[in-house]
Amino acid sequence: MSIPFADRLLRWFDQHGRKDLPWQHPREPYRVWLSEIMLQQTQVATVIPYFHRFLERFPTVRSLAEAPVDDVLQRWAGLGYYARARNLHRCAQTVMQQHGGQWPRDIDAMVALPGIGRSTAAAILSQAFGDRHAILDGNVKRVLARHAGIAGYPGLPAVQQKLWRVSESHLPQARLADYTQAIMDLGAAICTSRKPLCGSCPVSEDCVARRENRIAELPGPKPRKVRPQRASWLLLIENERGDLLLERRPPSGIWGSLWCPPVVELADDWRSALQERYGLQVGQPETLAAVHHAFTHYDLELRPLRVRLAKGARIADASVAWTTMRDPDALPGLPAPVRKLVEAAYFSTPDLLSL
DNA sequence: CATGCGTGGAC
DNA sequence: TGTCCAAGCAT
Repeated sequence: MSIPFADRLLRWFDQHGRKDLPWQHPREPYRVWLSEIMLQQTQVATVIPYFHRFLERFPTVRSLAEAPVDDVLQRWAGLGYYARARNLHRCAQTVMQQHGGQWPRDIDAMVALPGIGRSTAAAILSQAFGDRHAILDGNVKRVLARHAGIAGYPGLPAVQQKLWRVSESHLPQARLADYTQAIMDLGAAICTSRKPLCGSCPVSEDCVARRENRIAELPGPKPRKVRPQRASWLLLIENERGDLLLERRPPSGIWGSLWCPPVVELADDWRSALQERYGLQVGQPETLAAVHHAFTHYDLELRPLRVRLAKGARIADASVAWTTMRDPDALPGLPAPVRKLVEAAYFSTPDLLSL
């Protein structure tokens, strides 16, 4: 009988695991929860600066629950998948109101909270409390699909079900926080998607993919689809004072709940759209350089038009605001490509070399 | 069960 | 340059 999977992994972790991540010191539930939400579909290096900025503004679950959602979105803007930020805010409020400010210790109660699924709940409980729950994130799926030789795309429910069983089967009886971190670290550092370092892997001895020379084909690839191409006008509308018109986007759909200049599909007449939506009439547009942005599921070309307000009906709509272009740090949460574009148009310093 | 939902980095 | 994909969840 060989040494159990978890024991080999923990021994490796003691030597090579990550033990200095910002959410590990101190390792308290609020910080663990925040990190786990930010880390959904997002790499550690990307998350770290957001984690610090967020904690600085919202040091406790209470402070987060009591904050306006726009403050939350402002600190989240750029991280993507904005439903996470809205759910984070709702989750904090639920913890305050329904759990008295204490995190539930029960996995089903945890999964019932907004934005927390099975894997995130398990990660929080194991990391914050040392409870014995299996996780199944992208790293673990890759490690286990290879080690156990499970074929098929892990996104498929049938494949995922097998992986959950394997993940649970490897759980140790103790050191659950370290074990959870260890298996994620193994996926991030050793069992990488390309060129895994099997020579340094603590569980390569009984790895099916390695034995059967199937490392490159496991886990199964995501089925590919062609990304649709879309194009829209981005209307940079300025009033007499040079303020920029922003509107709050609807809570569902792309960039949900973020602030953004009006976006009008290229196929539509943007002047008519402005008239119909806000009763606005504008002058001649200045065409700025188009921006191409690749989402996971479609490509978007944004064609900015900069126009002065010629005649404005009163905008009596809480989802519309004129924003001063004085301080980039004072801008509300804008989508990342829009923020870049706006900063280039309004805040870029003259290029000294071209003078 | 399939789809929608961001962004930046690696290669 | 394009392609893949990274600590998933909600519907």
